[in-house]
Amino acid sequence: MKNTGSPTLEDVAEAAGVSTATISRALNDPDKVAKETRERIQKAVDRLGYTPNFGGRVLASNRTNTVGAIIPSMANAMFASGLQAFQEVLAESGVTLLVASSGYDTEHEFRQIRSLMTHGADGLLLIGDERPQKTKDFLALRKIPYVISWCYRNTPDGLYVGFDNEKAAYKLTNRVLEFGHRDIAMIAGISKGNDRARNRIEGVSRAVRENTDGARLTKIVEARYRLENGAEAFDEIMSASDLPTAIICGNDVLAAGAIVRARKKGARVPDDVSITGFDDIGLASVVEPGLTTVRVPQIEMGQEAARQLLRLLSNQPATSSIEIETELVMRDSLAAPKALAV
Amino acid sequence: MKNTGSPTLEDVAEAAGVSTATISRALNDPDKVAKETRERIQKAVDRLGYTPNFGGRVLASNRTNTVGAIIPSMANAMFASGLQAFQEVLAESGVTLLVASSGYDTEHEFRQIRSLMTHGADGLLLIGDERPQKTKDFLALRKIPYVISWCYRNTPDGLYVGFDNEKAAYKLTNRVLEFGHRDIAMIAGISKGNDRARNRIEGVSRAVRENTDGARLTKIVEARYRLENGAEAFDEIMSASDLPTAIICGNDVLAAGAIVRARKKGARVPDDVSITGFDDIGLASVVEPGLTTVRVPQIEMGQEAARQLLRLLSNQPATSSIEIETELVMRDSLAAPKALAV
DNA sequence: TTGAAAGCGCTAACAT
DNA sequence: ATGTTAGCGCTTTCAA
Repeated sequence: MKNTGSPTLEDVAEAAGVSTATISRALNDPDKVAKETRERIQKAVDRLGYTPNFGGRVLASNRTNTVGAIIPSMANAMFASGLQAFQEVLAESGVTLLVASSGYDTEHEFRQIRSLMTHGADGLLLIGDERPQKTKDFLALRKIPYVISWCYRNTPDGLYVGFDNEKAAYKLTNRVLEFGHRDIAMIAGISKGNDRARNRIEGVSRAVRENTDGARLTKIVEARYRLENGAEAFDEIMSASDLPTAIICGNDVLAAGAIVRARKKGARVPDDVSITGFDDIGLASVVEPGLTTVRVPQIEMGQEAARQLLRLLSNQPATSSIEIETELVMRDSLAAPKALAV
Repeated sequence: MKNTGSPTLEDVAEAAGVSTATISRALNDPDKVAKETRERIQKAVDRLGYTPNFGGRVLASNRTNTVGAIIPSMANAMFASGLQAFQEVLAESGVTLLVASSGYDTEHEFRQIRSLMTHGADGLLLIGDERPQKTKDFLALRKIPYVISWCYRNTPDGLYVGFDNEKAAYKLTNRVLEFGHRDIAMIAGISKGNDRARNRIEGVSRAVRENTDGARLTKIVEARYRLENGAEAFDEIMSASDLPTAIICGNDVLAAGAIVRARKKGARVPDDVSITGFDDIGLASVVEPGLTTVRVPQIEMGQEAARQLLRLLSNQPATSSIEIETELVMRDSLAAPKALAV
């Protein structure tokens, strides 16, 4: 793992017959260098394939133009497009994005935060706000500028650019109740260390609890983020004696897994059982019946998070948290309950 | 964008009452430091929230333990799980992954390669092998270790860990022909600057060309990577006077878009028209009817790519390209053609 | 417009 | 087991 042989400023300086300072200026502040000198330097740079050494540059200038993002998993459509948007906005300002993944593990997230700092991140994008005190202390101690996304809190500490998972789940559940469902089950994401999953459970629970017409939660099953897990959870719910008429799922992947399994088992959706999702990823519009779900404006969220982080980094006028609104997308997987003809 | 105020080795040294060298050792080679000294150092590190400065470290050790990956887009399920697997294998060896995206633009890819080198990447993961000579020259000039994935070539130059897109598409198309289809259309990805998309087109074309029983390609439409684009391409194909009995799609997203549109238009799949995909992402098993497609073992590919790159970086025994085998997944979207009852 | 030289934080060779 | 010290490649005064 050696970087030996990389040409250095000195190599270029020798090749171009000027001093290293001039090369540095030509690269960072071209106006300060005579045009013909600049051209001579450019030739040398191209010929040698020179790229500045990040280490030297950071050391000397104390500036990295790099931010880090730590997402729970790269293999998750839910973060992909938001992150892409985040990156694009950063790129416009010449800022490079470093991405790491935590595997939904707050301990690992802490290590990744340290690693990104080590790699010179000027600021961070974090997903969700549940993390050990240790991590929060570290962020505070080092005064690291960061934005928290994919969730929203109305608190003075911390800059949030995201949506309120509890509220969105609450709204969705009330809609399910309006359709006449009273026996409701939930397939949730794993809530441990994951405030988004937990808040969605809380939103569903609250809506059911506040209902005055006998609504109840027959069962809550937590499942990992894969189609199969949704399918298995569906089986678990439908093999109990206490059957729901609607299953609210913590995300679209679980919902799609449940729908496919329902189809395979001969259960009609929504006639026998309604199923709803969350996120509105591509899957939701493709599955049959179309998935009624909560649309999360990922691109807008990613862009806004980037803008806020850039603000923080340049010490611009006070920024404050931004709540991104979600929206119910009505498709065909939710309908009024029918008497089961079993 | 200042990193000011970050504690340095010297700060820790002072706090712990030892020299900087001892701190450095305690952090990088703990066995060489007395246990109680180590503990004292650890306390100081925690208290100050010290993280090593990457710049200083790189400069002094000429080692970064970082590799870069440039993928066409983060918002693409096709790369996500392979990249996640790639990252996990690297992490086992203490190597950090930096991810950048090229937006399917070879010019932008070149810039990202330079940027990653600047950020201290010891090696690179590149997707596909179509890029300007300029880029190849740069890689060669700087002797950058890299692995090319998501495609495969049997050539001595370049280390490939991937699958043969042409061959896979050829196999799939022959299967379609075996079902009795003779009038075939294709919805392909954008082939410009994208060898994977182009090779898939070539595989389909070759199979059709080699058929001696009147098979022909009624139309090839190139579409961008979104469900809607697949849907639009489907419309374009089905509004022509020359109708196919099967549509081969360059990827699952396009195929799913086409299937959903077909359903909306009242065309039955596969009775009226067969549709096939490529990649076998989650969508493929969820869409109705289930998508007959080509399974790409992404996780295996990502892991193997990481191992090969680590090999390259540690100058281990000669590595050679690895062909990952793809597999036809038969679901229900492909069947024998029926007479159209229009 | 250009050059000379100090020093950024760290590691590693050498000393103790 | 620990300390001393010379750079690593770059930017940035300060001087010419």
